[in-house]
Amino acid sequence: MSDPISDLHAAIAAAVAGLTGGEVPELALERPANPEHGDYATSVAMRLAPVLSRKPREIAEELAEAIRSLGTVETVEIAGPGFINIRLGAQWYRDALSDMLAAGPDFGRRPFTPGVETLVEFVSSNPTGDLTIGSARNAAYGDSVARLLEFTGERVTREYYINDAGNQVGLFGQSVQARRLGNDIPEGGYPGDEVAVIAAELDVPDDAPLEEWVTKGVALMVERIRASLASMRVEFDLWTSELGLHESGAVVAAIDRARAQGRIFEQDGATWLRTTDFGDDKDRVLLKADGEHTYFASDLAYIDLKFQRGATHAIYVLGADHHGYIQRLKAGAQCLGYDPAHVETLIYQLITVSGERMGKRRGNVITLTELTDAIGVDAARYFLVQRSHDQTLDIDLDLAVETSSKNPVYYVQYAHARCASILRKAADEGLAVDGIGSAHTPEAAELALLRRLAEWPEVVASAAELRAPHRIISWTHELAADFHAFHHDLFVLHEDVDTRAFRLSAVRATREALERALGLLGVSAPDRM
RNA sequence: GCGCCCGUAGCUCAGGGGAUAGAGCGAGAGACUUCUAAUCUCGAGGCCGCAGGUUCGAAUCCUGCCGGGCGCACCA
Repeated sequence: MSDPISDLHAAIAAAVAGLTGGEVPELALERPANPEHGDYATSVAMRLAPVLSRKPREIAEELAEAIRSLGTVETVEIAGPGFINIRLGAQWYRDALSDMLAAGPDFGRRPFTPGVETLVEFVSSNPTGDLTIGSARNAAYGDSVARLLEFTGERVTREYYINDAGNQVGLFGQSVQARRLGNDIPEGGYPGDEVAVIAAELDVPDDAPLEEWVTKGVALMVERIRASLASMRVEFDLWTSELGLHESGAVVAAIDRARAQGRIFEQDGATWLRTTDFGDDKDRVLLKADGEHTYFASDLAYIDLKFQRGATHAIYVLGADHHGYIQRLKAGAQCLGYDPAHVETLIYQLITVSGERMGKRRGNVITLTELTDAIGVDAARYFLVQRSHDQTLDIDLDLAVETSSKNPVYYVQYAHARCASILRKAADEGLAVDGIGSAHTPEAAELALLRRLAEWPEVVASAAELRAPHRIISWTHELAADFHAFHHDLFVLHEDVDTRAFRLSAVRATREALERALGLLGVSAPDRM
């Protein structure tokens, strides 16, 4: 697939190779902040100076000569200590526009890499209550990362791990039963309203054994969770049960596998995994002295299962309160004989709502469903990934429901609706034309818009690589701003056919770009607002 | 004490070695006879936590310190 920036990049790289005899350092081809420094600039001459033992400006002069001969560039200038500033010509913009429209929804997409099977496990909240806003961040972030990886060439499976074994689900079952029978909720149990709802809906006789309350109660809770995630456009391919890992013998098998690797020892009546062999702070218990397994034992079996099923890369999306698990999970994988580089943990920081921290003990829990009911799915998904996952996130509920340019999600969606509106009007009034208007000389606002659009392949690639969907948000907002300015300055349905063709093409490319970008965030791109 | 994340404009945050550090919100001044003013334009606002180091060049990389958050179970 043709990509205008890559083509420019390749041409400069070839020129550099000619100078060094083959070696090409990082070009650092970028958009300068100052427009006087051209459309694109590279600092490669300064990087080359120590390698070639020559003056940077001298190297820059020679490279500039080679770049000038490309034809699609208008001017090439040397500035400062040895920057090469490139200004692109009208033909380059026309070529770029043609390339984008030809690629359509696939502009910037990379074909699947054979042999790569990425497993993204996320949310995986205990099925003992509705998902909280923290899980909402997990869901929005994890799903956007999954979409990014798919777009950039990885085959991705989304998986939810159901913690349906152990004390907590037992307490949950007891809580459901207590709600139905009108008894007190047990110590440490679950008092939430959703428990009462489940108690009422559950097809279980009052005198059923506890076992049944647990099993059926959890099943119904999982269904509630699945539905709430689906409502915000997060769908999982696999739902894996922790209980199932025990019943299928996977836990025992994983321990045997670790034993065969020589990583198991017995001490104080318990069975341990020697994770300190691989950098963990302390060794971890798998089977307690009382014969019960630990949670980590199922984790180990689950890692084993993921790789046995054929995953080549296992990604975990965890809240900051679980960051202590990183080393343990990697060491666990290593104890089973797997490469720890194939285990990746993505940690997102905590979330506040309109400046307030949420917490069960604080008594101000906001659920995922309450959030989407309050601000809508589009705003929720947009705001939940607006900031870097490394950053604590505050969602301003008042701003999120504002229907004005103050609200970034409306601002971006409105840009899309405007594009659609213009294209609709062109079609309705018979003003649509073929081609991209080759005789039209683009003006400043058009050039700015096209430069932005051409950045996309680079933006999406780095967002995927850094697991940083917030970079898609930033770029999308900038694109919307460039489009609104373009729309304000220039009339699209111009009487001159070439001008109209060019501008309509730019609008079409913008509309597609917004739809593509918002799609990776799980945000809709409305045609009318 | 140890580990992870953060510290950039009044507020919320972008900036993964480059030129004069950006955006949104807030506060200020303007712009609609044409495709949605749900928009645009302009100015104000900064010891990039502090101190060293690496580099031709550091908000960015390294070290130390200060401040804030989150973790350090034979719990789940």
